[in-house]
Amino acid sequence: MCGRFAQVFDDQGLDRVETILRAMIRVGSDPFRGSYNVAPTQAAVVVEGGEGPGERPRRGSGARFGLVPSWSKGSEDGPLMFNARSETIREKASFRNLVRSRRCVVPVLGFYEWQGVVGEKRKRPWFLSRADGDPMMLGGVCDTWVGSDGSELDSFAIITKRPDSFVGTVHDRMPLILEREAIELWFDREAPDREIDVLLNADPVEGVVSGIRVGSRVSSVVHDDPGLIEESVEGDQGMLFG
DNA sequence: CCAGACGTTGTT
DNA sequence: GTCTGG
DNA sequence: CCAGACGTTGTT
DNA sequence: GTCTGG
Repeated sequence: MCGRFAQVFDDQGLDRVETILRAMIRVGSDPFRGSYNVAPTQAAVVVEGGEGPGERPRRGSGARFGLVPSWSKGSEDGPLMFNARSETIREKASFRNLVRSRRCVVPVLGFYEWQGVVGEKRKRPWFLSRADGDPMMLGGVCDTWVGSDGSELDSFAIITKRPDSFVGTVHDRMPLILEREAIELWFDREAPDREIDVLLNADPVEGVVSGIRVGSRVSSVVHDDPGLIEESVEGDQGMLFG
C-alpha cells in the first residue's frame, strides 16, 4: 500500500512544506514541479537530514519511487521495493541500515488507496490527506546506487504501518505520517534507535487523515491533473440487490 | 573462509 | 554493503 | 499502486 | 496467471 501519491503544492503549500521541514524545495532557477499521480519508478522530491548533528535538512530531488539498494548489480534488477514495513524494517537486509543512516521525508499533498469492494470488478480509488489541510509528511528511507559509469541513482521507499480506524475501512496499511514535532528527530542521524522506534511503532493518531472517493482516471499513470483529487463517485451502482 | 541472499503488495 | 548459512 | 501486454524459429 | 512499464 501507499503506491501512489500527489506531490504538488501551490505557493502557500510550498511555504508550509519548507517551514515544517526547514528545508528548501524550490532552488534557484529549478522551481519545484509536482505531480498529482506519482507511481513507483517515477521521480519525486524527498528531503534528508543534514550530514552532521544539528545541520539543516537539505533538498533532495529526482529520487526514484522504488528503492534500488546501493549493492544492486543493476538499477533495474529485483522487484519494486516502494514500501518498507515498519514492523520489520530493522530486520530486512535492504532496509535495516538505511533506517539508521538514510531516513527521509516525502512531502505530499496526499496519497491514494484502492478499496476492494465485493462484487465490483474495479477497485475504488480514494484520495487521503490531512484533515487539517496541512501538507502530509511521509517517513521513508532512501539509498544511492552508483552505476559502472559513475552515474548516481537516488531512490526511496515509503514506510508503512497498520492503518488508523478510518483508513482501515479503505485498506489494511497506511504510510508512516510524521507530525511536525517528530521531524527534527527523524532528520537527526545521531538519534538513538529506541527514539526512532517510538515513531515507527506508535499507534496511528485517530483523526489525522481524511479521505474522499475520486474518479477512476487516477488509476492510469498517464493522467496527471487537478481533477484527480476532486471528489467523485462515478460508476457507483449502489446496492443492486438492496 | 566463501557463496548467496537481500522485498512489498495482495490474493489464494 | 552486510548478514546468514554451510 | 494499476494497466496492459503476453511468441517462436531461423536468418539477415 | 504473470510480468513489465509508468
